Amino acid sequence: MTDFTSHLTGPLPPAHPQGFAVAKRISASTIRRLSFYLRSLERLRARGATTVSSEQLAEDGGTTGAQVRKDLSQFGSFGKRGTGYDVGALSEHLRGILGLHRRWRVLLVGAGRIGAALFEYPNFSQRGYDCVAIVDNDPDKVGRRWGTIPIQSADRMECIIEAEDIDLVILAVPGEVAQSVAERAVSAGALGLMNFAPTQLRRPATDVPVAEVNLVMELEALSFAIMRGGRPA
Amino acid sequence: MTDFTSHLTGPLPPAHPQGFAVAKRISASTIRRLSFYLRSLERLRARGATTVSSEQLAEDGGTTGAQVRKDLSQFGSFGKRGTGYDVGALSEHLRGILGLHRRWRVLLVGAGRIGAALFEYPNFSQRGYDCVAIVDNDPDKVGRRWGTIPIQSADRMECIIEAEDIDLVILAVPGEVAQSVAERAVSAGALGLMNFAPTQLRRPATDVPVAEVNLVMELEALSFAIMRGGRPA
DNA sequence: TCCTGTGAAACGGTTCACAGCC
DNA sequence: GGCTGTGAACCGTTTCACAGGA
Repeated sequence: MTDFTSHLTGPLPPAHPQGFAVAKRISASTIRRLSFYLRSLERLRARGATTVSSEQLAEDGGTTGAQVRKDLSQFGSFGKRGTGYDVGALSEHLRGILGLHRRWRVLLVGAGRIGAALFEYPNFSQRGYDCVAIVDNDPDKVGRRWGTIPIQSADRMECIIEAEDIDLVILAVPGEVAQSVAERAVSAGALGLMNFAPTQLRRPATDVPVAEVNLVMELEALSFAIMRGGRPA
Repeated sequence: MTDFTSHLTGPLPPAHPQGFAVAKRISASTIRRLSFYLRSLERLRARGATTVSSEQLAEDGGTTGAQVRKDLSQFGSFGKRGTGYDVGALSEHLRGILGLHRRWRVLLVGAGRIGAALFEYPNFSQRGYDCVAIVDNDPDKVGRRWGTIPIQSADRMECIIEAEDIDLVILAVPGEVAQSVAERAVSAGALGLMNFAPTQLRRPATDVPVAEVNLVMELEALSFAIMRGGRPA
């Protein structure tokens, strides 16, 4: 199984201001897998399972028991030898690690098709990500509402980020403006960005994590994979 | 710079049927970078540059000259010592490597919000990915048209894949049905899948590459990164 | 001199194997 | 006996450093 890599370009190592033991660097792949384990656990819980072994958790994630144990061991000892992990307790631990014990306030920049799709995406609010504001630079769109949320002028972005206490900014804008919107968002105090423009952002001076969702790159990797060694036909 | 990984789970190593020298395995990160270099080259070309050094190419991609040279050297020797790479020639090489010298026929499964956003996404057809058919299982949608493309019944998927000679299938469907749609698409002859459902697909028996675009996972990785070592506030 | 192409070293993530606890 | 937690071995990727051609 090949695993093509991506996307989330994050901040430099934690470098704690005080001389505390610097938290061990956690690899990107570990985080993705944690997110996956959490989903598996939730399915298990729904089915009434109360306990699960590392091997079972690995099962439909395409990984191994050893990997699951290594991943989890970076955050603590959550299992019982001879028994496995408690489904409910482990879920809660993972939710805490992934930051799902709080809700996140999201600003959507760009009220086009992609913006609309994301705004309606039910999994976001289920998981604690609330779109609390929308901006667009098209005067025809400004003033309309999506549900209860008004579309405001993109000029007001900085002020909205501060007033609404925005954590995350989703960039659903054309590639040409993505970089400048990103920089404005970061200076106004955004803690993280998710970029759908097909332009990889150059890191703004203030280093915040950026999740790059580059659909074209994804398709190119797909056609590459098909051409070499993919199904002969 | 952290680089969170993802997404494209591909076929097993090439294993050429004849006993040819098996093509060297190319890492997923290399492919992503190639895709990125291509975009940089196109910008350079638009600006009239005719030659570029590995260091310059690395510049706004957050990587190094050495990495660029290693990546490219896996496919051949495209540069001139003392000079650098010819912008036009290297672009063409990369386009060939990434499979952009042909067009790809795409079936969109799911005519909801996400489907609509992808259908309209201009970068797809610019890059050679043509959405030539749409299916949905909602009878209200079947029969409508998006541009010139009619939305057909999801029952007809297999038959469309064969008749329309579909290469890639984009799954913009709810998580619960993603797995079964994926399996049907693969048995009908799809060469690759792109999955937007927040469910990681278990590999169907017939192994085809799958690009997983898991937006929730992306957000979770983002909030994780913010919580550790992200901006203090 | 400048910049590529590439072996060799360094690094980091995954797998292995087993000691330790239930 | 079963399963976790973890040091050690392994392996792939990135970085280094330099030989060699324009």
